[in-house]
Amino acid sequence: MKIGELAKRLDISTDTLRYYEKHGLLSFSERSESGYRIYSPKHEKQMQFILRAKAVGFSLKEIQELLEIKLEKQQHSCGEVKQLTLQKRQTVRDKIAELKRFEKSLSLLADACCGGPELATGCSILTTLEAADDIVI
Amino acid sequence: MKIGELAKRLDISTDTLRYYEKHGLLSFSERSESGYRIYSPKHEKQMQFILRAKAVGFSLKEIQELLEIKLEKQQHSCGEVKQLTLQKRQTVRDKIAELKRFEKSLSLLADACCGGPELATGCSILTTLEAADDIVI
DNA sequence: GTTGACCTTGGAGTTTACTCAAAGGTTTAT
DNA sequence: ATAAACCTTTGAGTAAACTCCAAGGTCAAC
Ligand SMILES: [Zn+2]
Ligand SMILES: [Zn+2]
Ligand SMILES: [Zn+2]
Ligand SMILES: [Zn+2]
Repeated sequence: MKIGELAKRLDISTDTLRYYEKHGLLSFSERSESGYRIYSPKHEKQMQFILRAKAVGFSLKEIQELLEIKLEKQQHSCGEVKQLTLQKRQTVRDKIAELKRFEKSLSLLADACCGGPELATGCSILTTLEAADDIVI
Repeated sequence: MKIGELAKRLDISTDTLRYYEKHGLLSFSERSESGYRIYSPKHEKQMQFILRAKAVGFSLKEIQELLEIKLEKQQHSCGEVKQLTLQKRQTVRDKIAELKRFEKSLSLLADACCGGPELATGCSILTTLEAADDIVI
């Protein structure tokens, strides 16, 4: 399987596949006589692992750690894997909390504004951002 | 007021102040004979607007739009301001939704893993990422 | 045998919001 | 008068994950 076919099967770009290889996520493939990358089903499996890990929120750097553990399972414990997962969940939760604060502030701002065709001179959103220490945050 | 004092009052760096000026967020200040930036209370007010807008989640680019409206309030309507706010809230909500999907997937993965000192050969997190089409997402 | 689709590499560009460094000029305090 | 603390500019670097481009080599079809 050449790179174009694998990319199509995974619904990603060939650039992405080369990028992952360059950054140590996808192990090197064989090359044809003319230098083309030739992929095996193992490569496709590995890519599916990567894409699933991405789908649950892991960054490429974190996926690298998971792959290292996966490749030498004998040297690592369940506890390590779970810790990576829990750490990730915590950063996700922190981001959610921050975004929820944003959402709340934006809702307060929007609710206080009539949103009509009046001139923005008296817009409560602008005046709040100019001066309020109470509503915001 | 020179840049160092304003930075200290706002609890940001002088680099940030110069960066905002360069990117059109903070209007140009007067200069002393020797070329130092001299800021007035108006500049401090404008920075407070910017920092409040940042605190509710607006990006610098979005803050630029808000500032444009603010500077020519006569040419703009409440509706425009509210629309910017509602648009921003929607992107925030979309991000929250994505992160919540991540959180849920990560919780499912973590809950299924014993997290003990056993070898990672049978770790359910790894096997799920290798093959599952059911739990994940 | 030549078009067109595919592959290669290296390197640059994108986005966001800074942050740091170098090399130098100015002000203030002692 | 000199050291410390400030200020200036330009330009480069950071993170994250690609994406695009140029210049060229290869392969399959008609
Ligand atoms: Zn209104
Ligand atoms: Zn309004
Ligand atoms: Zn276990
Ligand atoms: Zn486990």
